[in-house]
Amino acid sequence: MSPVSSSRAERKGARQRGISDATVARLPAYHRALTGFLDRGVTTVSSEELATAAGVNSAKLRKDLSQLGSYGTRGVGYDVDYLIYQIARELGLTQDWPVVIVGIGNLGHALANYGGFASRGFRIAALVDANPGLAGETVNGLEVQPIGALERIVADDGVCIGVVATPAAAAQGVCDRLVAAGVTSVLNFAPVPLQVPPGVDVRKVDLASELQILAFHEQRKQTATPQPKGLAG
Amino acid sequence: MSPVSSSRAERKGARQRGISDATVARLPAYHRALTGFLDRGVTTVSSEELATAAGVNSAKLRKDLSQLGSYGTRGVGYDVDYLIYQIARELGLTQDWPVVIVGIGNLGHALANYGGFASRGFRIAALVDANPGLAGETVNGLEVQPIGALERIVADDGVCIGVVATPAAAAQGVCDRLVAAGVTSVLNFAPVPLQVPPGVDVRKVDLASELQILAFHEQRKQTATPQPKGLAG
DNA sequence: CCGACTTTGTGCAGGTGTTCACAAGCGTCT
DNA sequence: AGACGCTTGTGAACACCTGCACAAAGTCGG
Repeated sequence: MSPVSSSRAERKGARQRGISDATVARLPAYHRALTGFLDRGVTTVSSEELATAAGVNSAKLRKDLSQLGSYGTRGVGYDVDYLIYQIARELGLTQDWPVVIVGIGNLGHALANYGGFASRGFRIAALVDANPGLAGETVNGLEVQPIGALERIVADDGVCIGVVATPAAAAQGVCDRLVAAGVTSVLNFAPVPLQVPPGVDVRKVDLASELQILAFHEQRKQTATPQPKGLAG
Repeated sequence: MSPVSSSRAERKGARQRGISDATVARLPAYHRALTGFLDRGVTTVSSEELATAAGVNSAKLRKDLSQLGSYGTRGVGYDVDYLIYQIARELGLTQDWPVVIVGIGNLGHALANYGGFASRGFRIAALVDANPGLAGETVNGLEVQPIGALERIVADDGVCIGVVATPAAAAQGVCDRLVAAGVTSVLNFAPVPLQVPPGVDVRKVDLASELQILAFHEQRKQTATPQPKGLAG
């Protein structure tokens, strides 16, 4: 799939231990499902159980996991602890990833307060906003910093992942500054395609697009189902 | 691809005027890029210009648009106004889509205040939260309603799109109530795969997963690029 | 009216992702 | 030890998506 990656460091065929993009995109779901089993005290799962919990086909799950290595036991299944560790290692969750969020509007606030990041190795290093009126405000224990501090923050904390939650008009400029400062991965919530140099990854999350895609299917359902009553011609 | 759709009303081959999922997922980007051209007074665009603005390949753009019909003029390009209308009609943006948001936490707040919805035909019909302490609070001019009002809201306003922004533990229950009340499209922000009956569409947006995917590639870059200095063996 | 130029729409080849079906392998029970 | 049942890992077929390259079809200038 890779619906958003606009630029990649490695060429397709030259990936060191080829894990396909589609598989990588599903690993977080497997990891999350596995932690669910762990919390319930389950020590072993079959591909069928794990696939159901993750919402995928069991054959696809096995093929995905086989790309990481042969971590299962035939006739038994997968050891929950061990598989969690392997996926976490593959995803880099065993490292500490400092993240800077730029644009502390409604969405930036929500992201700053979102607990799902911290629990997976992502540490919010700083919040940055261009509006000087926001500078000094504290969100989730972090003080909002002026945009001028961006370069210093990235350098001092070794930030390599940036989150762009600015209005569309400001997104490309912020992205350029992030990249210039040394960020090599960008998560973009602004509804514009960001231009980045080779070697920098961009993933895009577009809330309005998601609703529009749902609306498309919804419309199809409505026009395709005029059967509730008469008027059948 | 179809990374999120878990259940679809129509079977693959039986779509009435087959527009592929991959194409549908890109139509919102085209629509947005076109409105940008419109705002700047551009009346005609070539596939190359539009593709660049939308961040895709021009051949892919032409192939996508050809699925809607032959709306271009060879030697000239596409009429901006006309193409905007055609895409909007195809996506159902010419209709009014009432949406209910369940779960008014950080993310729910941000969604309720997000301007990108209203400008594309999506009207937030109601905000709902299970926490009675929130009921009565006003967000973006809308009063938060108790979860008990869900069924009545869906029925009265003809809501067919629901947004789940609850904690993971509550998501499936909320989804079940939405579907039972008549909602047939769900946008899920909770980090669990929702189970829905046939005919109901689900799209999932998982913020933590996106960061994890970026971390994977980031880790690959770091381990694959030990070339800054010596130690070349 | 004709020829040159521009741009769309598409046939085709290559690649990626998905699914089925089954052999290989592991544990267990007798 | 050997047979049996269960589950993984994977070969192969299929479907889908992407991108190239070009014919078809329009505009514009003379």
